[in-house]
Amino acid sequence: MTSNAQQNINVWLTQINTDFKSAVSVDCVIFGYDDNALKVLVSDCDMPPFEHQCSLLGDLVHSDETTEQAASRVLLTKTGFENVFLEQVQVFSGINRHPLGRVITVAYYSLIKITDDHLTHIHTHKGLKWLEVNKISSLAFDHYEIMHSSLRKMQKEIREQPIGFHLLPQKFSLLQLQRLYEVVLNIELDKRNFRRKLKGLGILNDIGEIEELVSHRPARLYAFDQSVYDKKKKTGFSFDL
Amino acid sequence: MTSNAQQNINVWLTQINTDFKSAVSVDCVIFGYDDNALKVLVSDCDMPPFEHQCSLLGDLVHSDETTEQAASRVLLTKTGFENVFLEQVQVFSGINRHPLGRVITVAYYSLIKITDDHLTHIHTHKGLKWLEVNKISSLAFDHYEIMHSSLRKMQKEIREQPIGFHLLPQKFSLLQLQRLYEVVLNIELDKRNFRRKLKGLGILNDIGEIEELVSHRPARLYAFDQSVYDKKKKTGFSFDL
DNA sequence: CCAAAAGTGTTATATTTACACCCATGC
DNA sequence: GCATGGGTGTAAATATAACACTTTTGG
Repeated sequence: MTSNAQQNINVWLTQINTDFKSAVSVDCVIFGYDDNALKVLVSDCDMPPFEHQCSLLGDLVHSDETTEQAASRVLLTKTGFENVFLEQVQVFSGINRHPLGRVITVAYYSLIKITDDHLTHIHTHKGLKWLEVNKISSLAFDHYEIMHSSLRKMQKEIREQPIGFHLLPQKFSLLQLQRLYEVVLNIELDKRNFRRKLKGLGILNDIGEIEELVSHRPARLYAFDQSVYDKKKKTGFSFDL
Repeated sequence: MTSNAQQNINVWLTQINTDFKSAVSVDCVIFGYDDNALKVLVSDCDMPPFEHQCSLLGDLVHSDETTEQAASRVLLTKTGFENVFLEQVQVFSGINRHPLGRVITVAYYSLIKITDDHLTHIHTHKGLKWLEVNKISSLAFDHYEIMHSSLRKMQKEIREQPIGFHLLPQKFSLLQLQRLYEVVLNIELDKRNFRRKLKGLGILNDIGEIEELVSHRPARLYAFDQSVYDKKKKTGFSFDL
């Protein structure tokens, strides 16, 4: 090694360990679908000057974990969910985005089956609540911007990959699926065209069951078949709604 | 404010300022197109154990700049380029990705007109060089992975947005444009269909000039019209190759 | 028998693909 | 005159969009 190279390394070492450090956090935009509406899980914020607003769920990244692991940890510890769909959105690094000092944050979004599990009741007493996405007008910090960017990214990806199923129960009717896309994308879809298209993709299993407790003709129930999708994808097939 | 809230804030303050800090860097995947090949600008690496490899251009993020500003600064100071197309890719946060300590990095990719300016000669003596993307088999640190993820993202975005023009001179022939897409996407395109489609989009201006110094019938030259594209985009038009 | 959603086909239109020859220029 | 890329149109296949009625169930 040249002494010049050694010098460079010393500069780096100094910088890495002192001058140029920053706090790094993750913020999770947790989407859920319920009651024909797209919702985001938020918590009451107790940090001035945002005491009366809600914030996304997040935490600082620890030294022994990746940002993805940090996001998974936030999800697990604050909501009890494990192995949920999680996707990196982007970094937000505005210099004054956090009132307590410089915090660079990495945004993730995840898709949750609200109705599953216990989420709804268990966590309301921790200051957590589901807000309808299109009724949110502001959030603490730059979290509105983060939420909005995440929404945009999710809207794009839900058309290109079969991830919408994460928002539905395992068994669902075709109308439920259609309504999901209509609500998330804020569009209207033609019933017959939608059904033809989805059935044509060949990634739904008719599980031979029907709706129960409905006061009209019960619909057939389907389930998304991940393994068939994985196989098809390898052969150049692409989901595209 | 409750004392509980105050306590939380104190914990945060401590964590932000001490325990949970990390060095944050940016790494730039600078794509250029020349000689019918897609290239990436890299520099010789002098840091063990990567002394004989090349690395992407990057630097630590300063306390008074966003990651985007840091990426722009890297581009300007190391290559002399200003106002180039720059797009965030994603964060790479593997715990041991850097030999000198924990460094979380934000990857950006940019698209450069190689032939423009002086880049080719001016910067070769700084240890910079253009490598053909598909001849690269390894890079220092996790830079190969970063380059590869950036390439994938760029390949996707070049089909969805009119950004390929950043890789070409201001004036170009339709064949040049076609070859660009063929090389970048690693596909073959039909000449007539390609021309019909591109002309049909209405975002190219025939500038009334023709190629010079070619030993065959000279091609018409076109220029991308950003302002027409911006107008069309507002009315729901979408570029899609 | 009424309300509510389930389920089903056809036609028109737009988009995509495949494909082959003559033209203009420099040497 | 020949080599090189420039430039052009049509037909078939595929994908998308628009649209209305009958069926089944619970109450």
